[in-house]
Amino acid sequence: MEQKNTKAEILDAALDLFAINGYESTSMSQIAKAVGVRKASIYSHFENKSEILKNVVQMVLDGYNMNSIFANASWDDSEFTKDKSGMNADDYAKLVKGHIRYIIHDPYVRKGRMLLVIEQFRNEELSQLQTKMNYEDIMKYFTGMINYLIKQDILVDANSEIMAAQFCLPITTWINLCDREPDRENEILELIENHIKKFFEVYHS
Amino acid sequence: MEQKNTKAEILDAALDLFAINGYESTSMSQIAKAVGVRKASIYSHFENKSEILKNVVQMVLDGYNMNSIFANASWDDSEFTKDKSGMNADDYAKLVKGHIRYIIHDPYVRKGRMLLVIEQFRNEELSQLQTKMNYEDIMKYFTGMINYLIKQDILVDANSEIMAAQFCLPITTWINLCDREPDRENEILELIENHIKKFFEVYHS
DNA sequence: GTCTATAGACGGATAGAC
DNA sequence: GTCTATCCGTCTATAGAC
Repeated sequence: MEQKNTKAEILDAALDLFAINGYESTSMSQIAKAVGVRKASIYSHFENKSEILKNVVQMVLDGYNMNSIFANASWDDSEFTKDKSGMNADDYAKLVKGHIRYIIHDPYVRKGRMLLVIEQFRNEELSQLQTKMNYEDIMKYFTGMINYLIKQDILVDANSEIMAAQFCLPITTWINLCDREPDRENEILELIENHIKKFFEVYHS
Repeated sequence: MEQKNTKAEILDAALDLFAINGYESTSMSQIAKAVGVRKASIYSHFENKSEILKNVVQMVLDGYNMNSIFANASWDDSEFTKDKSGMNADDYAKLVKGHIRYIIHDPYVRKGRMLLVIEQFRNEELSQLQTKMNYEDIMKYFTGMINYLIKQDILVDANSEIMAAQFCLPITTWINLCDREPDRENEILELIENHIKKFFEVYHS
């Protein structure tokens, strides 16, 4: 039982360090120091350093697949949309702002995102994961949302993929800025607020 | 004269490697191998490794300050706008697409951008540079452009900062995607094309 | 499972021949 | 200015006591 705990602590410490310095620039000693053990002890839990990365990525992926609305929700699914029939533009804005607050603040989501940003040009697997998690899945979610809002006559009928891009890509950029400069969160949240309001205004049906 | 050449080759090789692997994960041996000399020879040109980074960053910065439209242009400057009086929305779209093609393809601009992305959470100086070069300056440029287009009655009068964000932030995201997956350039350029067209459509005066 | 000790490779950096 | 040779520190990883 001690074992499980230390193993998890190693993964947490590794994610902390990988998210800022990247995988290669993080040493076993740094991880060990953060956990409070000697570096040799880490090898009781992981065969080698790359196994730590593998498990860290798996941990991030599991959290993503279990909790992320972008990984699971489908606007074609009546189960997902059944409680949304009476909602207006403001309600959808609130819904989205709730998701944004979550992914800005959840430490695993945030560090996972930072890790992928740092490793995106070096590690082929993480490069693909970066495109999937922080572009494709988000674009898919919001394209679905916008198609749904067009059907509901809340938004005007136009190229939903471009509309989704115009809606979500400024937000993902602001979230990255917030990862880099957390002190600017309030300023950024206000920009996002105004952006969403304006979007629903210009594309209102 | 040999000296100047080798020094420049070292900086080029270093930028190549830093842009993919980051500063700390790049070794003097790697740089030396890329240049075709022994690693000890590098110390004839630079005191230590951090001096290489310093010079690489200076090189990127010099190129930026000399060539980047975002660093220099001001839409309040009559010198800059004097040949633009007869232009319509399509002309401005073409102008912007020209800038985009340049910053996607210019190798120094591209590698500098990638380096800043990789180092943004670790190196305070590069973090600030990332915010300035790949957010603030771009936002400033397009806010200026949109204010100008509002004055010219090409765009409707609204919150120009939000409009600028909706215009340029999807594009910066696509450029990052293009840095990561250069094979998708055509697909991405088409998205940018449609995005710009749609933007001028919905905000047309 | 964690520790100390250490192996062996590689990191940045220097000395000195040419 | 570039080379070989080398120093010393840190890296990943292993061996073996407890």
